[in-house]
Amino acid sequence: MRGWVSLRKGRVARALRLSPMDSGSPIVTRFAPSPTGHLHIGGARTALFCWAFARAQGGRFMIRIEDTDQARSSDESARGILEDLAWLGIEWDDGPTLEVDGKIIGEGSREVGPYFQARRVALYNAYIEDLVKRGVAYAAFESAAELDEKRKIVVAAKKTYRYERPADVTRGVFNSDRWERACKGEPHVVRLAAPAEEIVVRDLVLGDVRIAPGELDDFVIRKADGFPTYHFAVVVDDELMGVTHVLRAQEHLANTPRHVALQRSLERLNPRTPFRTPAYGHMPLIFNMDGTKMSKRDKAKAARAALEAHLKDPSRTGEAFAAACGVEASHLEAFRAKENDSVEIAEAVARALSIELPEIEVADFRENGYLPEAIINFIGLLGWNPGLKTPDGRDLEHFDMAFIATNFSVERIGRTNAKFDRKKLLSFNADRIAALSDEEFIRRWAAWMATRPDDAPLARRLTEALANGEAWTTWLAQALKPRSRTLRDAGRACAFLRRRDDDTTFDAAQVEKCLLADNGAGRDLLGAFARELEALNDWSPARLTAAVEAFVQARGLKGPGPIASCVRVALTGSSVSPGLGETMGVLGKAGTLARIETCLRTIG
RNA sequence: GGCCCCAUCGUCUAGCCCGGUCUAGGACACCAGGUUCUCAUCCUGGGAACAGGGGUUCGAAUCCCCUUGGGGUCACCA
Repeated sequence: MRGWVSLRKGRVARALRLSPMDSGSPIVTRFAPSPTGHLHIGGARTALFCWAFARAQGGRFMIRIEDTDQARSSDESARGILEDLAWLGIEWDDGPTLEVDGKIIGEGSREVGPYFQARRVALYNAYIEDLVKRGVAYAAFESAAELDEKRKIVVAAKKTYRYERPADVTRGVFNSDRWERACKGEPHVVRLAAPAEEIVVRDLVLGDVRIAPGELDDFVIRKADGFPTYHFAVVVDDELMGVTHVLRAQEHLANTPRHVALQRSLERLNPRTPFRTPAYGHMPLIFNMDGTKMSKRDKAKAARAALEAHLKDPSRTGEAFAAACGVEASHLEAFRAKENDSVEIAEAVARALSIELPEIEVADFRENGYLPEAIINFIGLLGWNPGLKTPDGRDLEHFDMAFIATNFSVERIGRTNAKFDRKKLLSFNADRIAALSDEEFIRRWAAWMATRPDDAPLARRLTEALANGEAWTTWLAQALKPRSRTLRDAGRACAFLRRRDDDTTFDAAQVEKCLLADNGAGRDLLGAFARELEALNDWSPARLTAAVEAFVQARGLKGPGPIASCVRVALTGSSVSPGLGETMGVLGKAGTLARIETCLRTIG
């Protein structure tokens, strides 16, 4: 008894169960996205864990594109997903090839492709036919609408709807009448004649999950359009592609009995061998902080809320706003009425209102200036934990992909759903930025800016300066790193860099307070300081900071505050900037003096 | 509603499998101090959790049961 209990729940027992299939051959995991949009952050975690498990076990990691939904799948989406994975550093051994920076990912394929399911339809059909001929599947002719109707009635009566097997169908007996009708072109689907037995899913994370006989109904395995359903394609492909371990989100747990039932019903064609059941591991789900599902609809929701608040002002109209953000008025109306959750409209609204939409997909995080290693580290901690301590006794929670690749273990996957805490991600990102070398920081920041039209000029300037070994890039990096939780923040922290030396706009309150008050004491100080600077030739932050201190000393000021704020407003027009030494260093001697000159002239 | 899964600070979690070392540890967030030319960074400190109830046991966060709560799933989507 006790032994059984520990077998069910214990981590040791779970570990023992790791290789139920060919224990000698290397394991194979796969990530199988459907190309209907961008890579979701949750999908990224699934991919990471599958990748890590394969790496830790010395196995192979495969990508398969599940594009059996003709209406929603697209090649652009598939490509985007592969690019996002590559950007994160999750590289696959088998799967579609992708060229990134001259490097080809997925090339060392085992040749179990094609890796796009839409190209495997003939294969699925062969298995469908075999199933039908063996009486394990059958053609069904009810229309979707007809079934929908029935389902509605049953659900309204608070009963569980199950498809009822037609009276003329018996599992194990080939129904040739139905098959002939189907072959003659009558619209139909193919359903599995589900076995009436208990199904036990041995889950690596959750333990055994038992499903009573009769819980499974005769689900569809081939749709009317001739494409297999997800369930069918997954099972056939996992077998044919040699997948040994399936790690996926817990939302699939309830599907697993179907997959097991399918595996028991299918046989490989020639030579005929039974399908195997891979080891399953279902991972906890990721939610928003408020407990709702993380979904691209969140973007529409956020945009809509901001839009409604904006339009509360009676002087503003939806039509005018639509024109302002370049969206057709009728489309915007539909969006407001929640008739659609268009991401495009949400983004247009966000731009017009200059609000930020929640990041949901990997691409969102990338655009907002997150580093892939920060994302990897953070999602690696969602539902998994290495369980190690740092030398000073803290939990080890900062690690990279190499660490995950060697330390990942399925026993340490948690069972509890997690909430996605953006604040903590931000903190991780800040840590990563701070840890970058000065040169690496500039390089990556410039690369990020290069893709953004407004930032591209600065990106070019930085890249050039870096190549020329100009010291100010180092000073800039040092000034910006502690002020940047994201790469986007870096641009905000150095707004003064884009300012022209002859720009005459200065924060009025600041000018009054620092420069003009007390009969222009600050202004006089600033002029005097500028004359000191003119004599200075070593224009490094350290030397400049020393110059400020010397000036304070010489003048007998009680601290650097007064002169610093004068210089700051002259250089940046504002009351906020990085340290003065760094700011002046980055601006250069000519720029610094020119700006002070402009300021003095402007305020008179 | 049926079936299934889950349950430690606000959040991510360590501890649970092999009960005592747990007056439950860390991180993020928050609060309070400190360093500082502004803004940040940084440093120090603080509050903050075993959902509830029954068992088992000398002893339970750890094992069992129930309740409650949360979640997933019930498509010709994946």
